[in-house]
Amino acid sequence: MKPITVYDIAKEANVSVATVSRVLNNTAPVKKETRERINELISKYQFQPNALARSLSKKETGMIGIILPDITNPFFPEVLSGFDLEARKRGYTYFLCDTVSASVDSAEQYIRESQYLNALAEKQVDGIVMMGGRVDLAKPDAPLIEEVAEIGKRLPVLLVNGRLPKSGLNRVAVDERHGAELAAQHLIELGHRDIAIVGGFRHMSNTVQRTSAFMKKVEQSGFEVRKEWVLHGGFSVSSGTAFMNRLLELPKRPTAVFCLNDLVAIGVLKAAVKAGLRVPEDLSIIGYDDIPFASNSIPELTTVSLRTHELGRTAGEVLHQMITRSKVNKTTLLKPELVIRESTAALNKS
Amino acid sequence: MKPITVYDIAKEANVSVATVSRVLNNTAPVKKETRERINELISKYQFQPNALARSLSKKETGMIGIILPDITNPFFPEVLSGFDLEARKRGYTYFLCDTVSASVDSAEQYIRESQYLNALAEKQVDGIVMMGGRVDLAKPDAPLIEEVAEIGKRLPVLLVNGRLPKSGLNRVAVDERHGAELAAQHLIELGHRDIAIVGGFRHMSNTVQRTSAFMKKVEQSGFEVRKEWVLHGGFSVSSGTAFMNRLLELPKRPTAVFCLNDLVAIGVLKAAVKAGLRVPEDLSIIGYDDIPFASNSIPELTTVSLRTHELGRTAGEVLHQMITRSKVNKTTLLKPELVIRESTAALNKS
DNA sequence: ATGAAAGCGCTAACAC
DNA sequence: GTGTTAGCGCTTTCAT
Repeated sequence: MKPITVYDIAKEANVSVATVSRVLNNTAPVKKETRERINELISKYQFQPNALARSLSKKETGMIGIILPDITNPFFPEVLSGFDLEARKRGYTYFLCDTVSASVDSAEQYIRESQYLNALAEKQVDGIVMMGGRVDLAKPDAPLIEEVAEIGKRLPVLLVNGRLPKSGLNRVAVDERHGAELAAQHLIELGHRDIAIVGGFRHMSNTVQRTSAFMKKVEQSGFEVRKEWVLHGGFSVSSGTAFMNRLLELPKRPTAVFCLNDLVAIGVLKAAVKAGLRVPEDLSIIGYDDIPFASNSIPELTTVSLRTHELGRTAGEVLHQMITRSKVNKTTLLKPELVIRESTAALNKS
Repeated sequence: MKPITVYDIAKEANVSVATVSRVLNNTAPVKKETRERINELISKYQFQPNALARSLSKKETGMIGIILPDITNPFFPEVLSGFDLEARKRGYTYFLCDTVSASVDSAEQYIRESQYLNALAEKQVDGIVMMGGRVDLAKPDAPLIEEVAEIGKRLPVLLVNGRLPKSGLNRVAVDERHGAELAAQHLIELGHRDIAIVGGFRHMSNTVQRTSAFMKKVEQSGFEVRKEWVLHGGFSVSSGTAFMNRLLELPKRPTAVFCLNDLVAIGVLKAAVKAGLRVPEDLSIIGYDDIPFASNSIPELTTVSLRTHELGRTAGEVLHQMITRSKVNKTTLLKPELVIRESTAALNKS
């Protein structure tokens, strides 16, 4: 059986399609009587208007594309849920485009980003949100930027928690440097002087920024971070345990470690416990992100909250403004927050 | 500037739109020379065909809808990543529809499911995957079933890890009873006789099935589960700690606890540790799901793996078969696996 | 190998 | 308040 259309409804109601369209969209007054007649038919036949046809003529789809590197990383579902809130409120529906960074090298990942960018444009989405991938790079190659900038000319593109230098694209992000400073200050106030910095990737801007801001803060306090205690090269739990084990082999070990994300912090925690250290008595650990599980470890993780949900919410808001051509700030910066839990404590002098 | 269309390309190439369409879709032979001419124009103008228009006439969109209750629950990203794999391979793109069970009562959640069901149908998706929500109910109300069944007549609808009795809908799921049996057997083999069952909701089919299969297995082994040690009412970490605390108040305490999911297991673990119990020496804990963090707790969690990624993969496969009208089994059942880690140990007789 | 033209299902002038 | 009709941008017979 053929799906039923406005024409079918129109015919049976003895009106024109225009009128049916009018009641469907409530776009012009219709005599109450005929409107009711039409509505009855609509529910009688369970008529569902074809959104493709509608979008084709209205030139708006109510669809948004979200490109992210790995939905399996707990950070993203969290921002997604914030985004979802705003999107639903506005009647948007969104494509989830996962470039699966976890199982793919970065070149391949950028290719996937490009594919999705195109697919989304062809699907006529009203806007695109990008996070992770090239957007996280400290120094992305020009073509990588150019491509996105080009798409950004045709439709709203919003960068979340990253950026693309010279792209002119709007972004909403959490103040990286500020977060690192909060962490540094906390540790210093607790009396720590021997602090390691582990996790992240040197080629990513978040790593660069957090690391430099952290070190700067420490130096401003009159101390310094030893070079051999700065270990980059991973954002995973397993890399965290590797970092800690490396630290443990050094002649002198730090009394606190600043982890570039919570996953690494958990790895560090596991390795430390396995090595017989007590946390926080023997070693303070501080994470970054405040993913849900940060409060589920034992001890619970002290960490810098990116307020991910809020980040997503804001992104949803801003993107909608862009879509509706309201005035938007080029960059919206959120302030992170220090969440003190159980994995940090005053320096144990003994 | 207007977006460019096949007509623009056709005109400049001195051919008809039909020909342009032919090279675009490689749907009929085109003289090499003219094809090249067209392709040049396409890349010269960065022409992106309008997928809406295409879908409208082809009556297929390459879009899929996924309805799930809470992307923030680590279980779902995991199955999503498996699904994504298959979907991308086949060129599908999908809408993520989160009904946000976490912040909403269940009536509201079912309403959202209905809304998404309609929105997706209007968007002409090629198929729909549903998980959680009404699909998890032990005894869903008839209208809840009817609605989905109705949509299922118009387009492929696949239920993942749940079911809708009498709906006639296809499903792929993990064998609940088998998983519970594995857990029971493991604990019994370790010598445990005093076992608690905590977590889940009595109105959900997974809870009912796992609980009854577990108890049956224990009874078959000649023992039994005390009524007061069966605690339902939550799937969260915090409910887990509440359950454990409740257990701790009882005159006699179990030597092992079977948790209806990993989140609850983690809560139980936290409460146990806080109460001074050693895990697994004093108390064995076994979870369910094998979410990523199951291996990140200290001690690492013994659990029943739903092989979530595989579940998602299979769902992707099956849905595609449904879409392409290949033969499909009404229900595809996957076998769960016991993953023995550190949170269970032989009964400590002392 | 290519073109003409009729849809796909809906919206939006414009006319009455 | 309602109808007519021309799109929206592409695919697909049917001719040629």
